[in-house]
Amino acid sequence: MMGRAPCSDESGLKKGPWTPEEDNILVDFIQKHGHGSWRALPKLAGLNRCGKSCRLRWTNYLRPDIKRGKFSEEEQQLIINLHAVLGNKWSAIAGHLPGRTDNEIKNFWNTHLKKKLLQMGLDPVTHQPRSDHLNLLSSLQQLLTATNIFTNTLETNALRLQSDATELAKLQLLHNMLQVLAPASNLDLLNPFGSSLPDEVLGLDQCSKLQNIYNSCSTGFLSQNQFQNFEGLPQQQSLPTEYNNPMNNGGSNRRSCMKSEKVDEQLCSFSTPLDSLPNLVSASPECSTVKQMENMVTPNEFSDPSSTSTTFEMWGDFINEEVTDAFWKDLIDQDCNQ
DNA sequence: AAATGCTGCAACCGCCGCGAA
DNA sequence: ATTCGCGGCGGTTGCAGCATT
Repeated sequence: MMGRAPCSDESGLKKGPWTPEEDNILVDFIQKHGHGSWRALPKLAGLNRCGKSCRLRWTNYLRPDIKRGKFSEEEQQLIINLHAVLGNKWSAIAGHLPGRTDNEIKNFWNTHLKKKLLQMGLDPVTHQPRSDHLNLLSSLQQLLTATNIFTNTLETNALRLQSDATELAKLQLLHNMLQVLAPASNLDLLNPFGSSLPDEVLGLDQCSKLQNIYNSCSTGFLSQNQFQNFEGLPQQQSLPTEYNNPMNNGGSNRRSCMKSEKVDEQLCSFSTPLDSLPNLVSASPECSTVKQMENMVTPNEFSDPSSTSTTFEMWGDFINEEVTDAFWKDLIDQDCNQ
């Protein structure tokens, strides 16, 4: 087994996309003689390809029983159901969809169905509701969307509301990061806002700072000195671009998506229960963040443009876009290095 | 109009299991 | 019992076409 040269190493054999002429030769040969030994086929048929390439071209594209075109809703649901049971056993899944190849199903899964599940708040691996930080981030996306809805309907308060909700989103992210990073047993569950994290527990200077910042944010008493500590946070190595926009987990870049999932797994490996801190806004998919927003901001606050959303403003004052953007990057980077 | 980024899909790669020698 | 060749599988890559800036 080991050491056998891949067919691509054989000298002079063509690689890459098939031409219509090559397709014709392959189809003609198989229709007349069957494929027999794939390894022997190209020589017999007069193709300058390796047998493996011929086999793949035939099974994935030229076979007469292949069904082409879009996947129907029924097929999509079937794939999702089968994947929940079989996992990435594409050939087994393909066995239940006549005319579809494993390669086609695999591609369709990676490009469409995976995103579809993510949008539904389901983990594409486990098919369970997502409760990890990426789901929280998608909740934040909803939150920001909600912000836009508010601004459309209430022009007089538009800019301030958007700012408030964006900053609430940041606090929510901070809060949930803490939940992921901090072991439950070492937090004061009854009075988490007043607790501090022992260094020996976290072993993460930044996590302690995070806790302090969070405590201060939550009560609106962050001092100017603490704010300056934001800027004093050590810069990690440069942030990979895929982490720059954690909201975009729909896969703006599929290579980076895979990397994010590894990070995701690492974070999930923390045994910290997510209820170790009281939720500001529930992260669970069954409890919509938008709904929470509606509950948090009373109608009166909307109807009176002169009123100030005091809670938001108090901690909103210290959150400066330019400074905290670097902080978020830093934070997520730290996350990735765990 | 050109440059850049993103998406979808065909094809490739490397590994594995099985059966024959 | 071991080796070898083959087919099959899942993961990954390359690239054309489309969208956006």
